[in-house]
Amino acid sequence: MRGIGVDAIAEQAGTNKMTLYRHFGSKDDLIIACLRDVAAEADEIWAEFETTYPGDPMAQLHAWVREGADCVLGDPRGCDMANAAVELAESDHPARHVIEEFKNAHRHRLAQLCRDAGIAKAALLADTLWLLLEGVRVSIQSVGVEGPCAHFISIAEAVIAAFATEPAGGQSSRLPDEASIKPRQSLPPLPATT
Amino acid sequence: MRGIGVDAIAEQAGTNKMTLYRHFGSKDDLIIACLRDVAAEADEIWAEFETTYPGDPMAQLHAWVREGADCVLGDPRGCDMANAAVELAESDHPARHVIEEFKNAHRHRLAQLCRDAGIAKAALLADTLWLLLEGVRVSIQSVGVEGPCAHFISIAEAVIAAFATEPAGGQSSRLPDEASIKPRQSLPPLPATT
DNA sequence: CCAATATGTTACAGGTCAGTAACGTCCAGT
DNA sequence: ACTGGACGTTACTGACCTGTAACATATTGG
Repeated sequence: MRGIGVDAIAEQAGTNKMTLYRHFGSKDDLIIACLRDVAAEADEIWAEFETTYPGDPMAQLHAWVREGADCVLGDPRGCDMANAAVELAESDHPARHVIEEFKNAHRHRLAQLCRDAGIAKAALLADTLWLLLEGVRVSIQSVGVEGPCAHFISIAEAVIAAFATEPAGGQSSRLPDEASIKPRQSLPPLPATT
Repeated sequence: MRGIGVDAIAEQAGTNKMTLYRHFGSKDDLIIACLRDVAAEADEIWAEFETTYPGDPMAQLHAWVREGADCVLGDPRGCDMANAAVELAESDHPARHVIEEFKNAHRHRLAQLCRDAGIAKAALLADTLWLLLEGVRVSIQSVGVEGPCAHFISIAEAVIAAFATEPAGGQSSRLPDEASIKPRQSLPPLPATT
């Protein structure tokens, strides 16, 4: 963000600085607009899940995993939102609103998807998958695609499978309780992905 | 990185810019020295695991989880290394060497720990835990500590437990194979702007 | 064809920042 | 007490960057 100038942005956008400033009042406004654009693209992808696998939330969940892996491999720069959050850490930048809103929306959407898929501990699975993807998208910038990122699909699918085999009403579950943050609980063996 | 000046760094360090420049040839050198310092601190923590639970790699692994959670809650700024990797993305900054080296060392150390703990698919467990922690440390900057980060310990412990119950020599395992990385089918990748 | 509007161009003001220079000051070792 | 070296202070240069002003040129609708 601070590493690139408005002139460079304008040139890269095929226009010039003045025009940019006539459309966006300031660089911050421009950043916000960019992030909103990223959010809109993500919304489109979510919509695609629903239209491609209508009424099949589990298939949508798998599509989410594949999409996550693809978007990582196709773009080694990670998540624009998360990157912006890192880069704007010092100031209370207005764009942080957009980032927080987007990330929360994404997280809740994922949880809803897990819930619709009949997963008992939907929120917990959603958080696990979320953390894995966020981890992948940030790791790629420090250790590259050859690292742990290469295993994302296997890991994510295994985790989904582990949660899916949980009984819906299970009080005696070996999965950690949604509300508890206590350590030392166990998960059933992870099924394979094929 | 670009968001803070050398003057500010010097003041925060209780000295002044000139002295800083007499010790470090440039700001980049200073950044590298800082990151090396971070790496040294991390090494100390790893050493602590070994001295606190000598000969008990599983206990060390649990300590790693707790340490990860503690270091997240104690510092909402995430991982300095990963943050630097994000912020120095545009240039091929010399500090990227340090970051890559550190992250790889950490990852391999974690894998070794899992191996020593008798985990069958040690590398895979290590990558999973690694991704979870990286995810936590980057998520905290966009959704705060109240989000998925709060479940890190539960999730990590559950994953360890799942891997620990795997038979050592299991060919018939339901965990994904260490080497297998499925060829992916592609969806339109996300373009992005800054 | 002719306004009205959007875009391009150049130049500039004001600010921040990395890095340097010159000079002053403190302090330990001898 | 002297001296060499490390630290502090101030001021400066040059580069870069955001944002604006004034003016020139397209483009579009009526």
